[in-house]
Amino acid sequence: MKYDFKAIEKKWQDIWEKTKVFEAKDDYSLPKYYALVEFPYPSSQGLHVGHPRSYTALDIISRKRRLEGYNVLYPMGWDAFGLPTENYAIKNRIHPEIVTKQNIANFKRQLKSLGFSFDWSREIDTTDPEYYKWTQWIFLKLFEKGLAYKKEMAVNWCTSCKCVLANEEVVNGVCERCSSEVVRKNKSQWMLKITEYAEKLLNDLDNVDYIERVKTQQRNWIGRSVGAQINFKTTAGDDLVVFTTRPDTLFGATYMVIAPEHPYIEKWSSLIENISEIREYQAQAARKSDFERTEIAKDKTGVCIKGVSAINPANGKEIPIFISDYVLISYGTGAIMAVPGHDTRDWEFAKKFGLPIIEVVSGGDVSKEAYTDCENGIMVNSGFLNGLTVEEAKAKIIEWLAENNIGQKKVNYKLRDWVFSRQRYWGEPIPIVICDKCGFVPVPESELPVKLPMVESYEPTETGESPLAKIESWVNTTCPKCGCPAKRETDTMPQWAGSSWYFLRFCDPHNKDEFASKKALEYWMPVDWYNGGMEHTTLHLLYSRFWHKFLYAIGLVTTPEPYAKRTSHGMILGENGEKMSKSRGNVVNPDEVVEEYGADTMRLYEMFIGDFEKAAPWSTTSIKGCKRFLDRIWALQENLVDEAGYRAEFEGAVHRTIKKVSEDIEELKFNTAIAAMMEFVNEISASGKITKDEYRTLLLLLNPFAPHITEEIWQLQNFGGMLNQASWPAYDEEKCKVQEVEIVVQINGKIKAKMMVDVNIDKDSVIKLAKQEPKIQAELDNKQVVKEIYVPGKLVNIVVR
RNA sequence: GCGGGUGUGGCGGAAUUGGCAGACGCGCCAGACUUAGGAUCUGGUGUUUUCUAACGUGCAGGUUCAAGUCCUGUCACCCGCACCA
Repeated sequence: MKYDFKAIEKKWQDIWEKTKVFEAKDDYSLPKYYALVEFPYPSSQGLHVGHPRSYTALDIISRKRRLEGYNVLYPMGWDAFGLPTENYAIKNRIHPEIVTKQNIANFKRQLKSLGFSFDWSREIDTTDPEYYKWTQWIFLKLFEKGLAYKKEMAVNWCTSCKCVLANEEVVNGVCERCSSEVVRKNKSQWMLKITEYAEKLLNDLDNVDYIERVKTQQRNWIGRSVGAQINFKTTAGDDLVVFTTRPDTLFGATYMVIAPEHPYIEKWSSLIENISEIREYQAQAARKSDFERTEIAKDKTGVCIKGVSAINPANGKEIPIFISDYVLISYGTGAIMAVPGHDTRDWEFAKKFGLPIIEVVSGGDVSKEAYTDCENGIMVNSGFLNGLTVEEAKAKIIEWLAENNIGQKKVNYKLRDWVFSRQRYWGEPIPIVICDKCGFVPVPESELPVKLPMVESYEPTETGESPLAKIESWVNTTCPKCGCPAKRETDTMPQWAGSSWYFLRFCDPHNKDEFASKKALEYWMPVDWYNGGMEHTTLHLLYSRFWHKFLYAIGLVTTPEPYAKRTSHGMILGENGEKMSKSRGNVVNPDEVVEEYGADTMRLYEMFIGDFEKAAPWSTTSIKGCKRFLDRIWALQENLVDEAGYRAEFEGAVHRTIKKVSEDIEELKFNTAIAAMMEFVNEISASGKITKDEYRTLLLLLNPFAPHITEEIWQLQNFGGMLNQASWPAYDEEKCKVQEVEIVVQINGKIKAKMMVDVNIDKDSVIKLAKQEPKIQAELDNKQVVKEIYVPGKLVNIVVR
């Protein structure tokens, strides 16, 4: 009989669906396992071969856990709000809701064709009002606790999407999505105070099992630095506050710099003698896009503010104040004390503007370059700090600042608040009413969801207003508080909103009264294993941790962290080693692969392709090896003998294979797990037959990787019930051990002979045996033995002179 | 510039605490079965070679009986951040 993968795969997919074997049970007495993959954005291009890499990996974990007796939740859904759908809708004149429905149907068909064991009864869709009702509800909780606020500020504006972007969405000064220019624009925006959770988001990384590079990237993004905040008196009367990580160098501060956007410029405008020159510089800086600003970062520019100066509190000296765009309004206080002797940027600026450079830590040569790596230096030219180490000076100056009420110790973060408004149609409406009398008024809970109005035209506007603003019947409403005429907020939420809590909804997806019941959350959370892309480390992963921590703080979820374990898969590249893309013409369509080789081969190949965490190029020839392997698995049926148990000569191999596959799966080493099964099959095949129990074990081990073919053979050979209801095979550590091993005999580290010995042989006997080898005898002739080494089960090394 | 990572056959990639480098697969070579082979099976396949060995994990040193693995230096590539005070 031929291996007809098409018929087999269809057959089992239907059976699994009908029998609902992969639906998570609501029996909370069972041991649970929550496996999660990032739910996809259903684009019009359909599934990418990269998607199944992640989904197959956790499908393997999920299927293995079920065989191990766990109640497994492995859900799937759609992160369906977002720009590409909207842009596609505009271009093709189809409503985004219809586009989304079509795309979801296509994705679902493709996912089903790969035989993933998702619990489809818990499918969710972020664009479903029953879902986004709760996204809006959580937003209102954030608003209620003061963590959502609206603020006029300079934001990243994508010139092509005509929309505001979060800092996390700007990559190298261009839009993450469309690679168009991003400029700064002043707009009133909804913001979420993620910075309030900076410390928790950072510290709690110590309590979760994430791969190290994810932790490192999040730590860097949060960017904690410890220093001091210092007040400088100015001749204008106001104190200029700065943040510095080097308060020890205060005596070396010879000038100050404020960001072009600093509010004091307006405040001091009547005092500033060269205000027109300053304004010209401000205008120039504002005109630059982020891209330009980083491109020309090398050359320092700036203007000295004439008419106002500051006083260095350490030595009472009057120092000038400059404005320059190398100081960012968004970090620290938007102002710095410049210490050109010990900071590279300040040094360059001082050189260009002829400002004094004072050495305050000895050891370098500040006339040539800034001396920054000076932890081991000694303080000089620093009054009461002279003679101290940098470390001591930091402590002492902070003490002194506090005593004199000039400043104090301060921790600063690079992380900034999350820009939460988007001026686009296809997103969750922000459930706020703007009333002239009452200000921002939350839409009452009973009126949620605030549904997106169905409209004809949803193109973005040139003015930067949301398309919703044009729909008067929707915008005009009454204030829930005072009943006066009022307007709805017309901005929508960013794509990341719906995905910030979806893992909670999976626990209880049909709940009409709550986003999820406490009981369900207590049972299922946290997610035991979450796999997803590295590209989401500072976006989705950080945002969702923030939302979850907020919900924890207000007592609505029961764990401080949403994900116990996080891993990340490498990309699947095109055959030429480049990233797959339409324009490069190297895209592999999963439908075609399934058509030609079947889902089982595709799954197996994606796991065999290489190190799971690293990128790997697709190969249209290599995949054939996986198909051949499955053909051989199928053909083994012809060698099946009516014999129970493992044959004595294969018992060790069976146990070792179970051990290897079981362990490798847990460590994401799918490629070597498959290699171990291939080796096993090679060995068994050579014997010309296979016993029932050998076959059963092999099918169980292979099932998570290739679920269809294994179920089919299981049924054809009457191994009893459905394979997915059986138990994961056990191994006996004792039986994994080999009795006889080949060991290597070396002379001075060079291999001279090999011999078979009993695994438990002692050192003296093995060395005696080794010396009997003719080759070794010859080598030892006329030589003096200096040292004899025996590594059990590996080698003997005889050192001679 | 800072942070993280990677360099192993023709290719994808394997190698517990240092212990036979190249598992497994692709490709290639030879043979078998065949009208046929882009099917299947069997064997071979790091390089050089005087057929005995020598060399071999980006490069140069070092530690060690023994180094892909540890140490020092160095080069290349990839990813993330980037004037973060």
